[in-house]
Amino acid sequence: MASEAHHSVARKRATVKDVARQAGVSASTVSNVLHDHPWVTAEKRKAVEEAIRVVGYRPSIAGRQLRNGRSDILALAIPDLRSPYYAELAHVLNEKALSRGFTVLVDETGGTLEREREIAQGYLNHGIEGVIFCPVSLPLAELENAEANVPIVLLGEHGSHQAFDHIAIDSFASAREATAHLISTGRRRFAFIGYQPDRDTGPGPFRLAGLRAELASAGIQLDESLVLVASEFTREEGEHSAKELVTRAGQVDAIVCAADLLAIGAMSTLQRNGLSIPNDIAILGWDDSPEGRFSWPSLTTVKHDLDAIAELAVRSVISRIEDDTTAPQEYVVSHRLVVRESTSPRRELAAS
Amino acid sequence: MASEAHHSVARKRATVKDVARQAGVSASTVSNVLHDHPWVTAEKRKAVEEAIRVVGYRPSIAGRQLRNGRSDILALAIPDLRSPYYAELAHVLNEKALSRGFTVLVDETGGTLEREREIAQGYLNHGIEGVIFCPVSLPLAELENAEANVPIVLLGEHGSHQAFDHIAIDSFASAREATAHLISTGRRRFAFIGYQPDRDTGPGPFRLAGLRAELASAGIQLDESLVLVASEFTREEGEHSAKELVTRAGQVDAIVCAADLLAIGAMSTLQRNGLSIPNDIAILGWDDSPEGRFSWPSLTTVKHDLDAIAELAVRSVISRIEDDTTAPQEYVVSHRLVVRESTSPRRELAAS
DNA sequence: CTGTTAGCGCATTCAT
DNA sequence: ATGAATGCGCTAACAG
Repeated sequence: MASEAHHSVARKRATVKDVARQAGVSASTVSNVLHDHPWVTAEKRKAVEEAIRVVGYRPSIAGRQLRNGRSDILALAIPDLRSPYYAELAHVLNEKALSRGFTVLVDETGGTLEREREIAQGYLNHGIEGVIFCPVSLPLAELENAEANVPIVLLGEHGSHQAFDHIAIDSFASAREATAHLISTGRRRFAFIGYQPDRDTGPGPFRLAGLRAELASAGIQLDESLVLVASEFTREEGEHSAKELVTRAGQVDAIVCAADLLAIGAMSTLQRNGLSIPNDIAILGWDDSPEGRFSWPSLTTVKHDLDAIAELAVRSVISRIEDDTTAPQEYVVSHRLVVRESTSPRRELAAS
Repeated sequence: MASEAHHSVARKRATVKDVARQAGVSASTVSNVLHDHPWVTAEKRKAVEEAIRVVGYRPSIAGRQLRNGRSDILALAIPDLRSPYYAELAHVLNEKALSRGFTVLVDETGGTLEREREIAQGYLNHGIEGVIFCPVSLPLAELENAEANVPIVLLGEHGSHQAFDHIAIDSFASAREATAHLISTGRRRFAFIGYQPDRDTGPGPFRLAGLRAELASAGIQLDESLVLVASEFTREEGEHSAKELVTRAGQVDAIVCAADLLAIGAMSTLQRNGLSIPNDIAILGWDDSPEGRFSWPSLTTVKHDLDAIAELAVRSVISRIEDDTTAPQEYVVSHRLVVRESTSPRRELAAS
C-alpha cells in the first residue's frame, strides 16, 4: 500500500460513450438524461444515473461548447482586484452570474489604455459571451468605435454615449449632496483630491464638477490650487496629495476625495502631522469601502447600491447575449451619503 | 446612417475554413501558420495573415480545447474575494499564471464545508486543469481522501499530510517572533483573538500555539479566558471580540490577532472606548493588509512572501498538470515581522 | 421511447 | 510544402 500512487489515478476522463456502455444504452439516451428530457423511462434514467456515478462522468465543457456554440462565460474587466471596490464588485457579480448559470472570468486591465483598448476591440479568449467593462482610461470616442464581437455593458461614469448598455451612477448629484453636508456642518475652505487631467474616463471629473456646483450655489469660493491630482485612486496617492495639504493646513477645513482609498491615505498623513479629523479638517470619499467603516475616525462616504449595479449588469449583458438588437439602455443606480465621524461638526469630537 | 445597428454585426465567427478560403489555401496551412510551423512559404504565410485580418478570425478555444484535450485554465478556490488577502493573492496568481499562458478562474467557496468538499471531490467545470486551493473548513482527513481528477495544490496551513503539494507558511514560528517582539517592548498581559474551535483547517491554531510557546518560554502566564473565538477572520469579528476585552481593559496590554482584519476591527472598538493604542494596549496581526499600513496607528503585522507563494503555487500546479507522478512536495515560504506603530513601546507615542 | 448519424472548429496524421 | 481526411465530446435531428 505504501507504493500506492499519491495522486488520483489519471485515467482518461469518462465520456458519454463510457456512460452509455456502462448503462447499456446509447449516447443520446445519456444526453437525454443529462438534460432532463421527459421521454426517458424511469428505469433507464436510473441506470444512466448509476453509470454516471460509477464511471465518474463529468460533462466536457469543451465538447458542449463546441456543439452548442455557447460557453456561458462572462468576463468582468476591471482595473485591479486589489482595489476593495472592484473586489467587492467581482464578488457580487460572481454571485449574480452564478445564479443564472454563468461563470465570471475576471480580467484585470491594470487600468491601462492598452489593455482597455483590447477589451473594447473584443480581443477576448475562452469563448467569452459578454463583457462587463469598467474602463478608467479609454477615451469615450474610442469606446464609441469599439468593434467587439460580443455584447459589452459599461459600468461607471463616462458621460453619455450611444453604443452600449450603461449602468451609471450620478456622481455629480452625489458630490453636490456630499458638499452640501460639509457646508451644513460649518465647513467653508474646501480641497479636492482626485483630479485626473490625463483621463477621459472615470468618475473624478463629475465629482469635482458637483463640488464646484454646490460651492457656487452656496457662494463659496474654491481655491483652484487646492484641487489636487490623483492619477490613480489609491491610498498612496491620497497620502501624497495630503502632504501638499499639510503645508497649507490653515487654508483647508474640508477635503472631498474622489474615492475612499484616497481619503484613507489622506487621513493617515494628516493625522501623522498632528491634524485632527474632523476637528481641524473634515474628509469624505466614495465607495463605502469596508475599511472606512473601521477607520479611526470612521469615514463619511457615498455608498452606491452595488447589488443593483451587479444585478443590472448581469441581467443586461445576458439579455443582450440572447438578443443584441434592442437599443442601448442607460440605467442610473441610486446612492446614499453615509455620514460617519470624519465629517462631524467640530465640537462633537473633543481632542482625546 | 442613423438607422445603423447600434451593436457590432453579429455575423458568425470566422473559422479556419473561412480564412483558408479567403487566402486560397487549405485549412491545415492556416493552422500551420497559426502555430508558426516552419514549412510554410513566406508568401502563403503572408496571404494567410492577411486573410485572418480580413475575416476577423479568432481561434475558437472550444475547438482547440476539444482537439488538444487542454484548456490552459487553472482554478483558484478561495473563501472570499472581499478579503484583501485573498484578493491580492488572486491578483498575483493571475499575473503569474498569465505569464505562463494559463488563465485563472476564481472560485469563491465562502469558506463553507460544502463548497470546499466539492472542490476536493473535483467537482469542477470548464475543463479546469488544476486547482490552487485555500481551504479553511475542510477537515484534514477529508482532504487526504479527496478524489479530484485534476492536480490540486494546497495553500495555507493544514498540518502535515501526504496527498498534495503544499505551499505552507510557518505560523508557529511567526507567532513566536511576534510574541517575542511584544514581550521585548514590555508587554506581559496577553489576549488572543482568532481561536477557532470548530475549524480543523486554517492558521488560527498554529498562531495560538506559537503565542503559547513563546509565553511559556518567557515564563508568562496566558489567561485562558482571554483567548477569544473568531469564527471568521473579519473586521466584524475583531470588533466583536474586542468588546469583550474592553470590559477587562486593565487585564490586557497586548492583543495578538490571527489576522489583520481582526486587528483592524479590534482597534476600532478599543479606540472608540477610549483606549489608546499602543499606549494602553499593543496589537498586531497577520497578512500585511494594505489598510494596516494606513490605519491610525499603523498596524504591526506578519508579512508573507506572497510573490513566492504565488510563484510556487503556479509552478507546482502546472508542472503537475504535465506530470502528476512525482511525490508531493512541501514548500515553506518565508515571513517577516513588520513593526509599525501599533506595538510601539508605551512612551514613544504620547497621547495627542 | 431509443438508437443512429452528423457536425460544431481545430490540429494532426498521412498522402501527395 | 501543402492538402485531405480524421476524430476530440457532445447534442440535435431524425429514423425507427
